[in-house]
Amino acid sequence: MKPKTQPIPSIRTSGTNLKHAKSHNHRVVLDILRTQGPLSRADISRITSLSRQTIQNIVAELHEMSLVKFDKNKRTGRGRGHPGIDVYFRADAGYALGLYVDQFSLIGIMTDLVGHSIWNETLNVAYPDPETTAGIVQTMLGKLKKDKPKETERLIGIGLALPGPFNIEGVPSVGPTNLPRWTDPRVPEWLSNILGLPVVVENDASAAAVGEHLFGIGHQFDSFAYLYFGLGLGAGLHLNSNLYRGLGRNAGEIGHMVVEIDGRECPCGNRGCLERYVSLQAIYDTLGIENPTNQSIQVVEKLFREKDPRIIKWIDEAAPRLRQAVNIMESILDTNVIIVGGRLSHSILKGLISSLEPLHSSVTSHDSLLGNRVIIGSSGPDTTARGAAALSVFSQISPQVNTLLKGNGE
Amino acid sequence: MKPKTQPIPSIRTSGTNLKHAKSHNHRVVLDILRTQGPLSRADISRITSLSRQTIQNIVAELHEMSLVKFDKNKRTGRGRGHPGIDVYFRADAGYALGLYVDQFSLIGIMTDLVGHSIWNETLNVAYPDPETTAGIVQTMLGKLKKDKPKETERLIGIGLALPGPFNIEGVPSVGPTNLPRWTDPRVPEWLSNILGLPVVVENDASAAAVGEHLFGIGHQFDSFAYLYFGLGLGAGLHLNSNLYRGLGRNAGEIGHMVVEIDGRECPCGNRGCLERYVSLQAIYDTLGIENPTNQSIQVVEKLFREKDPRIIKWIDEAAPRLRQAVNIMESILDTNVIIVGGRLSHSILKGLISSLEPLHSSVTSHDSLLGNRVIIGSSGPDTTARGAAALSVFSQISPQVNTLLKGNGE
DNA sequence: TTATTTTTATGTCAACTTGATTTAAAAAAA
DNA sequence: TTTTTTTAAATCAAGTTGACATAAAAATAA
Repeated sequence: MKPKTQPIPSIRTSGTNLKHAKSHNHRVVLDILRTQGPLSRADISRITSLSRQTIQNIVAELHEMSLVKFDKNKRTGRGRGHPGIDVYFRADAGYALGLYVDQFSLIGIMTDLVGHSIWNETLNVAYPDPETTAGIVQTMLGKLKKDKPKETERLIGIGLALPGPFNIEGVPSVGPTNLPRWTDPRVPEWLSNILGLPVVVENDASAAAVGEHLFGIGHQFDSFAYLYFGLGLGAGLHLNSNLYRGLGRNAGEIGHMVVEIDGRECPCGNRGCLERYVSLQAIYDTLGIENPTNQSIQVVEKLFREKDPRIIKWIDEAAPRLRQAVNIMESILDTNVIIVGGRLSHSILKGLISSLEPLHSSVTSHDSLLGNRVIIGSSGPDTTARGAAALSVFSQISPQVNTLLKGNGE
Repeated sequence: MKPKTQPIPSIRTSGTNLKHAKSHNHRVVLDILRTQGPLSRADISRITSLSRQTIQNIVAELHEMSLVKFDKNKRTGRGRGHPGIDVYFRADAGYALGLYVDQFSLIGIMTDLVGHSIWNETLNVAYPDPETTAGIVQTMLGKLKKDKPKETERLIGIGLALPGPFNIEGVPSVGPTNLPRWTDPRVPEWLSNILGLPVVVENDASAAAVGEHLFGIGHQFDSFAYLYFGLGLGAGLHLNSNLYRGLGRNAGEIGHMVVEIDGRECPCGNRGCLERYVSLQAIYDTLGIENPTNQSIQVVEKLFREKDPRIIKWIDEAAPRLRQAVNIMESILDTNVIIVGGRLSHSILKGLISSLEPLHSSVTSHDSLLGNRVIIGSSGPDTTARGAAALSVFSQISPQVNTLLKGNGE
């Protein structure tokens, strides 16, 4: 539980040894208990392919650390033989703070290790930069110390979700959907030092995808793309059960993908960017809302309920573009499914999705066994903040290749 | 060196132990020597973060197995202190057969473990199915046994590259760029059993990307997309130094990605597929060549040299689409660079690339440090076959997460 | 310039540590 | 009686540690 971000050693050049194997195995057991628990030690042994005795030892150590607890006789009838003693993951062994900062608001959620929210707060902010955010979080932490002393004591880290794209230094911002001054890749480390806790920074779509993977319908898919409606549009990519970030943490930034040559003008300098057609900002543009706030979304919702022709017009314009985007993502990524979610309400998303049919045929068309190629996720900004918290938990509990390798500062 | 393909255990559920750690460390040392060798044992120790003594033991074992050799005094002047004894990777410790099968021809190349070609053959075939191919390869192996007895003895595996997409059963083929009956995911295992050697099957773009990564300019990039001009168009995705395959081995099949709504009709049923604008098939369509053969490409080359207006017209039509595709891939994948290659000649590729400028701005625009966002790879179909051979070597020598985990049949 | 000493680095040996496995036995239920 | 889980002790395998001999370059003195 180090407060610094570590360089990632490549699996191709790093060896491993017993210690790393051990901490990997610990994480594996913990992860299995968290996601599939409670289980008997024999069960865990079967799942991990590790010997019963090894699991015995590992679980004993985890119990020593108060990360698991035992409970006899809770589960029934598993055949003959000595009944197993169930091992439970202790969700209250630690807590994480998830933050979702966007153009208008800052949402903070404190969760336990399985993602249950035990506290939350929403503040109004306007396009905050790292310094401002650090200040707000410090205040928040101070308040938490009073409100939730025991839990704050056990805080293991902070996850921070921001709207992408993260631009590279010296590049002009790309319009109203972008946040300033978060470009420097050292920001997470800088925040870590100020706040005294490990900080993970991720774009909102990725955080939402993680949330969806852990707490939502994404759970059942190994690979999916999460199309996220913030003010702009982004995608979180979960490939082979892992978040794919890209080199500059900008993977999945499909908002500025050109879907129509010589299409609508975009502040980014291109023409025909997807975001100009499919995004909250595009709705505001269609409605003529010039300076949107956190409340504008309710206006949109109301107009949709009233079947306002301008909203219908927007859906008619957006659907072909979204259909195209779905086809493009399927073609490139070959995932199980595409999940759609974000700040748009469920009903609007539903309207949008249903007007997508028939989808373009794709290489993945017939792979997603159970039917739908595009599904709606558990929407709402809370999922994003919870996902951010989960990212923090993830980075410290979940098994990662990283853990297995040497050369990352022990 | 098992002749079967293994299920991949998830890192989240599989533990590890000493044996797996050992074979991982062996692979790591071998891989480092192959790509960066020769090196002293102390050098290897530093790179892997393993102790000198451990490297000592591992290298001794590798030497025992004739996988490495020593040579004193070859390299000079490395500062003071006891000079190291160089350890060399023995490229002739094993050989691999790489095959590239496409619509018109079958190319076979035998390489050593670092990818040097020691034999090759090109045959004419027409849209071969798995059975036909198996027969051809068996004949080829028989011939090799006579021509290269020692090397054939040490054959460690076969890599087979095919044009994608791999369709799912029951789906109609998608036109002249597609090969029949390769859809079943059990084909590699079936081939393994018939040929008595481990077989890896991959789409041509992926194989070419691997070749490019190992032997070409792709070497210097952690992440890149390789845009491959076969008869159709595909992309091989090297993300974080690993080939990304997608669920149905169809990742990167951008040929049927819709770039223009209501664009040109495509046999796949969609309209406006990229492949209808940017591909060899698109050139043939423009030129009115109805039944192209292996030689048709030379006709195209000749026309290009003569600045035939029909080719110029094709480039003018293709460039905006390719520009768009580059932007899309950059947006989604956030890689270092996009490499272009395949059956198109260097000069045509050069013409095409130069007419791409100015590219659309992208999230990656300013990350690829050394300038060009789109570069030309070492083109030519041989690279694809070599890449296929390398894939086979890779699967048995290179460090993979897989190796570290239990639960894959020891 | 030459001879000598110091510094630095490699390779090797042997003892040690660590963590998973094997073996065995007790306990509990069908 | 059979099956299965839990626990304990002994064993094994692989990486680590620290000491040491050795060799070359760099620094110093003659």
